[in-house]
Amino acid sequence: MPTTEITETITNAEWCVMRIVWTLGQADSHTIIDLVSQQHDWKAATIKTLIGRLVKKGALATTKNGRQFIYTPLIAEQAAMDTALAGQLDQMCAMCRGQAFVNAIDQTELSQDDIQELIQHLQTKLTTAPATISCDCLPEGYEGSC
Amino acid sequence: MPTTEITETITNAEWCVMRIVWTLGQADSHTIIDLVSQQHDWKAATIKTLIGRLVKKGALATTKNGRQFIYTPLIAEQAAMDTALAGQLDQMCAMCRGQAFVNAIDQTELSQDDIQELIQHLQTKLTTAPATISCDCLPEGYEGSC
DNA sequence: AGTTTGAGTTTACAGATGTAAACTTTAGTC
DNA sequence: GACTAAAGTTTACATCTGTAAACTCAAACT
Repeated sequence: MPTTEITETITNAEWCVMRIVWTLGQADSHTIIDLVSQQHDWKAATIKTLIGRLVKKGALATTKNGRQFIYTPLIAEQAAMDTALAGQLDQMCAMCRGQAFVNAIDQTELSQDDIQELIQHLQTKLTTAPATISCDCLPEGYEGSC
Repeated sequence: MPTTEITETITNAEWCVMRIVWTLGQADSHTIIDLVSQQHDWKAATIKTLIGRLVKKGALATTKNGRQFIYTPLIAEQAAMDTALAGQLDQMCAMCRGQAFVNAIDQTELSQDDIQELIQHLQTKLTTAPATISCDCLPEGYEGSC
């Protein structure tokens, strides 16, 4: 299971490549190019560039196999998702995050199990939750609320 | 209440400026520069650039007031947050989004009211939720799962 | 009225990102 | 062993971002 930390961020275009490799577990470039180009109108050269950047960033490992490489993920998909989501949330007013979750969840298809797990976690979280969260958009010492 | 749609995205640095204006409701550049530079080690010139870009993008409106402008948001904060979050989620495997929510919620401070509203929504959502969500990382016709 | 000063505008520039062609190398093929 | 074709590498280039200096212009002060 990949657990390596990565400092550099994975860009939107790179995510598309990573998702293929994450899903397949491993893949050669031919497979990646084949699958990605069915989802996006990108030339093979473009996808090669993305693969190259992901290797350089330490997101994909290579294993030589004859004349080509097998690529495998060096970072875990869930960890990458969590980091990306957390980064997005950090950007936003702490006070408004709850509503953002409500709206995001409303717009997202979730399985029964996912929903039950979420309810579970929320019920636990409720026992220690503060009554209110303050807006943190202004510098220390200023009071504000969105 | 600002409701304008915006096509261009607001960048990370621009978010910092928007949050000030959203929170204050309106502000002149002096105030924005003052507050933002208490949060980030940016020169006034940098913040001016960000303000200018936000005006050009249609995220901030200007009202002349003597020798300066009053800036007001043209887009709603919650809408911007929802769009940003949705964009991030769209990038991620549909099958894994539930777990991403679980982890994000675990890491986020939420108020009792927020949590209760989330539970409420989730309980409603549960009544129509599918048993499972499929991985959508591969092109049509391929089956995969992360 | 002339000068100062601060608000806003223009220009700058490096690095990241999306997009891709051109080139090099080498494993297979004949 | 020479050739070919595909894999990977280099180079390219426009746009976006982060970061900021320089410049312009008019409001406010003297």
